Formats: sequence, structure tokens, C-alpha cells
Amino acid sequence: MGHPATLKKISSQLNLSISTVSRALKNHPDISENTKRKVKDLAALMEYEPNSYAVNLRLNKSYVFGLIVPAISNMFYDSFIAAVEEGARKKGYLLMILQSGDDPLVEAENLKLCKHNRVDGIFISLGPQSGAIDLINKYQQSGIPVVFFDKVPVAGSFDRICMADEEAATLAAYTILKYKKKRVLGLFGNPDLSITIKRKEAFLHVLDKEKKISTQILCCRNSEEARKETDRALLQSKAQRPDHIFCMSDELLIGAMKAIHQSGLIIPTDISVLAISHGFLPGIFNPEITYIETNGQALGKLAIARMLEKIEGNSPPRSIILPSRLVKGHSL
Amino acid sequence: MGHPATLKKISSQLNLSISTVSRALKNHPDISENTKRKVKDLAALMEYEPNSYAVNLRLNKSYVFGLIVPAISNMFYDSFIAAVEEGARKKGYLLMILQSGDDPLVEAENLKLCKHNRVDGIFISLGPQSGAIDLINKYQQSGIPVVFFDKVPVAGSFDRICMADEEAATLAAYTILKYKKKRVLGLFGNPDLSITIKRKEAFLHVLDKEKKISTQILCCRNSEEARKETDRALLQSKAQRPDHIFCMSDELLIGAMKAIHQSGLIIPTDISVLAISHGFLPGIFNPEITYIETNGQALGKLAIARMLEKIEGNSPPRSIILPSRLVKGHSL
DNA sequence: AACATTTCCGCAAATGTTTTCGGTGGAAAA
DNA sequence: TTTTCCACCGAAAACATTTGCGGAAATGTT
Repeated sequence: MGHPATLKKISSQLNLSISTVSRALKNHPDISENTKRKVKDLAALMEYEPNSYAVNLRLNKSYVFGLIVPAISNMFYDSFIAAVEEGARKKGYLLMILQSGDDPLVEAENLKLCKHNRVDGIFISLGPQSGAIDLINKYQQSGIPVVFFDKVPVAGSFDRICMADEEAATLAAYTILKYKKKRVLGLFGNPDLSITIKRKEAFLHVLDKEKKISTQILCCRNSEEARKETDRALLQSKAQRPDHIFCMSDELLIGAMKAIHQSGLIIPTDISVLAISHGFLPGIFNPEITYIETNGQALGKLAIARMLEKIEGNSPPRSIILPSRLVKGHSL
Repeated sequence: MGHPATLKKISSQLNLSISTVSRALKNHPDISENTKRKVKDLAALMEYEPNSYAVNLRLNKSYVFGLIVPAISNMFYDSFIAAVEEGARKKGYLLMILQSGDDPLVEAENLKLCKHNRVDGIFISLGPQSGAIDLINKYQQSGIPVVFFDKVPVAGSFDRICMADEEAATLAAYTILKYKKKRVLGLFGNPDLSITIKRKEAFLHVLDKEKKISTQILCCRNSEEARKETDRALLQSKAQRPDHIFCMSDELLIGAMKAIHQSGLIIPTDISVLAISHGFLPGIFNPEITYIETNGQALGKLAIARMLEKIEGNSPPRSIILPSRLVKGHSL
């Protein structure tokens, strides 16, 4: 019940000093093989396990990373988190996952919790209306490594790991061009995030050159807003309503699809759909949605690698961008 | 950069003892208001923050819970986790989330990590072929509170928080009866888990009494298996193939829906669908799937409450069951 | 004036580990 | 015999905090 083995207990059992026991368990060359064996045997017998509280205190290190996302829900971050966790675990690190629930206050609170718990590093994807940049800047300057991913800040000297925003949006735009669409409704997310700005600009940069296409851009803060906007657009007469809907994220896709289903329009004959997605959702629908994949797993691998780099040497901030590819469904 | 404030530094600045500073910051009555003010002011100025490593060591408590799930992905556990996290945070606890990825080895590894990091409690939903019961039993006996949720073990003296398995399945069966279905395909999950066993028994208990209904039960380990089985069933002639599909979980629903979409059959005229679900997925499809809701958020609240109870007094293990309700879509 | 009480604070132990520095005893080298 | 060296081990500081105990000074009571 209440007798966890400690170095002290082992040492007193064997008439050794605490330091000897500690070293024996760590295979320190100063300790004889004989002693090592005795110590290890007893430690195993007593099921000794180093007290991580004490180790953390002594080494000033917790082997824990904090990971902050708006929401772990809804398949947006699962593959990313899984990849980060796997990479972290292989290096002996644990992941503490915190959800901000799209609330800037909770986001700040979560950051403070990371600081308070003295995590060895922070991964963060910004939520809407995030005001966390100042705090993060402070933390970073006080020595806590921070890696932004996916939803990264527009400006500032930070480590960023994100998708090829421009490339994905450009690819989307050219794909839409190829299918000779006339009236495109483009659904974009939080207009304050770099991911949104970049994608929107790249998207428009291609489509605006084509005179034959009319493009409408809407920024929606969440799935429900996307549904409403799509609904409104689809209520128009056939000549007015869009014949194509582009969604820059899974979340918006959900909303758009609900509206489309509601409208009774057929995909892809009445209306076609293209999304930028992490890959799970498009396969759920019928027909499967054609999408530009932003590979969460690859992103996660890059993020953890970058974090470990930062932990080792103090390398300067870098923005890493991951290319994306088109995955064909039957929605276009 | 490298000057985090400590009690020692504050105390030497003010010519006070460490203990006085510590007590002043905690509003201990022994300390005069005057001293308290001075200490608090300087602490605020120096941005003092207690070193959680040291506090953990001293108090032998980390204010961290471990939460182990097969996968945080795919909306199965999001609302549950969110609820647990919120409840935990309100009491000053943090959540360390670990994914087992349906791998019993990783699951055991995650348990060891919880133990190693000396979490104050463990929430766990068992993955398939879990062999973790022995380990958990040991941990529990050594004083770590463990609360099982959702996928709980069939036998043993544990704390369990789960859905009303029988009730939900019974409700499902009666709903199917009411709609006068003839050939029912029931998709169930891992046959080793209590959730599966109970649901299957309750389901069959109702349907087997009705002679006019033929019921086929299949256990699928994952979404893909569900898709294949559904596909196979739907390939039969119209007289042979099921006119209703019941899925006991979101995961199976995904597989079943893919097969149904593939088949081109229309819901609900050609085939009707009913699921037991956490509530996110059914709303994605068109028509919206009718489902029996198993409220993850409510479950989470119960789980965290139970955990806190266990932390306080050493109350004996209890199985708590949450009732469920029918949410009408248009798939039946 | 003598004693009792309250107010306010410090000493030191304790939590478990890591690590620096040193020390013992014996064998080999001088 | 003395010195050197090596193999092996221990003492103690350090990490930052909490807390039981005791103690001095100030105030109150006879």
C-alpha cells in the first residue's frame, strides 16, 4: 500500500550509501559489477521506480511537452497529435494535451498552466481571436521552447510548422479552373490567422485573373456559420447560386455539406465541392469529397523534430512548410 | 533568461526566512499583514511562481490526472475529454492524455507512464484485446485511483462510468420493432468488452422474442470490418438483404454508411439505419441518422466527480450508469 | 512586578534524487 | 619503504518547498 521503494530504503537494506545505489542503477563505472547486481536485484524485487518529482526537481526538467489546440475533437488534429506523441515518446517525452475550446481566455489559461507545470516545451495551434502572442513571446524569451503549428501567427519571430497554405489554395484554384466552374463560393476561416490570409490571397490570385469566373469569398468562424452562409447562397435562383463550393478546412466542410444536403442539390452535377482537409471527413460523405490533403502526420513529425532540435541546441526560429497533394473523390 | 524567482531569493531580498515568505504567500495567520504585503509585492514584482517540481515532491501530489483512450481521434471521446478536463481544471487538476492506438502494448506502456509520472489518478477506456487489467489492479491496490469509462472491463471490483448499455440496446431494439423491420443486421464491437456483451444480449433479448424478425449479429473490430460486413450483407438479393442496420457505435456507423453509400441504396426507403452514438456523426449524414445518444459530456462529468470523490475519501468501487435517449433523425 | 498570553517569525527536518568532491584500502611502481 | 594509482564507495550539497516546533518580543492580566 504505502511503501514505495526509494534509494534510501534500498541503501539501508544493503548497507550502502544512497549515492552508490543511485550510481549502481545507472551503470556508473565507479561501481563494481558485484554491487551493481545486488542493487539491481533488490531494486527489481522492491519494484523501485525513481520518484519523478524528485528527478524533475533535481534536473529541472520534466520530460513533458504541452500541446495546446482549440479542440482535440473532430479529427482536425488527431493524426498530428498522434505523430507528435509517438515522436515524443521515442525520446522519452510525454504529451500534456490542453484544449482551449475556441476561447482566448482558456487559451491563455492553458499557457499559464504549461508554464506553471514547467513543461519542457509547448506546441500550440492558435484559436480564433487569440491574444496569446504576447504571453508566448514572454515565455519564449524566458527560455521555454515554443513551436507553432497549423494555425500560426502572421508576424513575429517564431518557429512555425504549417501546411503549404499558398500552394494548397493555388492547387485548389487551378483545379476549380480546370473543371470550368462559373460561380465559385469560397469558404474561409478566421480572417486574422496567417493560414486564412495566405490561402485566400493565393486562391484569389489565380481566380481573379479569369474573367469568366465570379468568385465570392466568405470568412466563417465555425461550422455553423459556414452552414448558414452556404444555405443563404444556395437559396438563390439557379442562375445566381454557386456551382462550386470550396472549403479551406474540415470544419467549414461540415457546415457546407449540411447546407448542401438540406438543399437537396446533387453533388457533383448540381454543385461541386472541393476542400482542403486533413483527410478523414471527405471519405465519410457520398460521393467522397475531392480534397487537397494537408498531412497531419507529416506535420506532426516535423513539429516534434523541430522541438527536439530546439531542446538540444538553441537554433534560431524557422518556418517550415509542408507541401500538399490532391486526393480525388467524386465531388468535382 | 535564467533567473526564476524562488522563495530563497525573495527571502534574502527582504531579510526574512524562507518559511516566513512561504507562509506570507499563503496568507498564514502567523504572518503580519505588513510583512505579507511586502512579500506579496516583491513576489509579484519578481513574477514568482512556485516550483511545481518542488511542491509535487514535498506534497507527494502532482495535480495531474492521466487519461488513456484507444484514440482521441474521430469524435468518440472529445466531449467526454472536454468535460473531464473542465471539471478537473476547476479543481486545479490537469489532464495528461495518452493514446493507445488500439495497441495493447502501447496501452500497457501508457499505464506505466502514468505510474512513472505519479499521476494522482487514471481514467481509462480499454482498447481491443486489452491485457491491462492485471496492471491496473496492481496500481489500484498500490493506491492510485482508477476510473474506467465507456469501454469498461466485464468483471472485477472497479469504478466504472458507462452508458446504460442494456437500456440503450433495449431502446434500440424496441424502436426497430416499432418500425416493423423484417431483417435486421446488428453490428457490434469488440466481443470481449462488457459494453458489447451487454448491448448484444439486451438487443437480442427483445428481438428474439419476435418471431417475425430475423436478426443477424456481427462483431466487427473496427470501421473497416463493419464496412466489409455491411457490404457483404447488402450484396444479397432484395429478399435476402437486411432492411435495417443497427450500429452499436460511431465507428461502426462510419463503416456501415460507407457500404450503404457504395451500394446506392436509399435511406430510409431501401434500408433504415439506427445507431448508438455520441452525437456528432449522425448529424453529418444525409438524411441525418436516428440514434440513441450516449452523452459523452454527461459521462465526463460523472467520471471526474467520481475521481474527485475517490481522491477525497476512500470510497469503495462503484459502477455508475448513465441513461440514454433517442434522437430522431430521418434514417428510420 | 511577576506572570500569562498573544503576535510574529525562524530553525531545521523532511521530501528523493543527482552529482561533486573527496576518501579509503590495496596493489603496483619507484 | 614510500609513492602512485586505481577501483570502489560515501558525505554532503543542491534542487525548492512545506511544516512542526520553539522562541523572542510585545501586550495583557493580576
